[in-house]
Amino acid sequence: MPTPAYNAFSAACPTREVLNLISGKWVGLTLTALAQGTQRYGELAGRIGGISHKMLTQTLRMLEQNGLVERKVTPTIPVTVDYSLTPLGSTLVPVVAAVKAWAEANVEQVRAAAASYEMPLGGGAETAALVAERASV
Amino acid sequence: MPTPAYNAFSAACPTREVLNLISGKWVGLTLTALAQGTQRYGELAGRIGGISHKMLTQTLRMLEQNGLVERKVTPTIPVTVDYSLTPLGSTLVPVVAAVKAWAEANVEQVRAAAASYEMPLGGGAETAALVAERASV
DNA sequence: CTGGATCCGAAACGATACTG
DNA sequence: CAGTATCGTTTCGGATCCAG
Repeated sequence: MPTPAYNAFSAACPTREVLNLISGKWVGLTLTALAQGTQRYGELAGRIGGISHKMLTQTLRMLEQNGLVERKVTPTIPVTVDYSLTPLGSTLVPVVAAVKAWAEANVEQVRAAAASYEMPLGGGAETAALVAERASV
Repeated sequence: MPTPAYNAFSAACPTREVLNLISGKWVGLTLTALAQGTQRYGELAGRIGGISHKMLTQTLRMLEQNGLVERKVTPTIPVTVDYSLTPLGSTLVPVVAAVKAWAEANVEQVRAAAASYEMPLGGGAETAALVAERASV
């Protein structure tokens, strides 16, 4: 079959899993960081500000399992681990880099829009950014 | 200052908020659906398979607050609500569409990689897709 | 150095029921 | 038709401690 005709709008489509996979909070930054070339665990941790130990490991493992990242262990003492992009992972980099670039380029417009958002009722003392899901309080 | 020099790798950078915003589970599909043109609430709900009532509303509200989507209410009986992309939102569409397209194009490769993932130890009876976060059991 | 294991709070998500 | 409200479940994400 030449055209698989996957359609992400279908709830049952396996594309959904892939979509959820790459929309993880740290996936984009991790892949973008790896686009700079093979790096050690510690280098990645330093480059991606604010990522916790756990999430970096978890994200890398997940990407490895799905064929986007390669993990190479060198049994030195202490052990050395290098991470690099697979060919498949490399094809995703431009995409996530575009997302990152869009975010950086449009931060101010988004913030301006959020700040000037007209509250439905009541005082406008709160910033729109906080309104999204504060109903639980 | 001409170049704001936002850098998403910095933990304190406001780009992070925008990044988290557009990496929501339903944001990409919602924006892609809206790229087809102005649509009613019900149309969107039908087009985006598997989305719950709550999440569609929540996603649309969030996008509206951040200036990506416009919401127009016509006080007919019953009420009519039309959603459309703002100019800012339109600039994001190609980006999220690329993500969706990548996912659809590479589902099989990702699944193949996940299926052939070598388990660190123990039997290989389980599929890799389940290994990611089963530690809590 | 690299990361596994565990605990725990905070969100995101989803199903259902109710409303104008 | 287009939501809102509520509840329960799942997942996320960080801190800490431990280990090869």
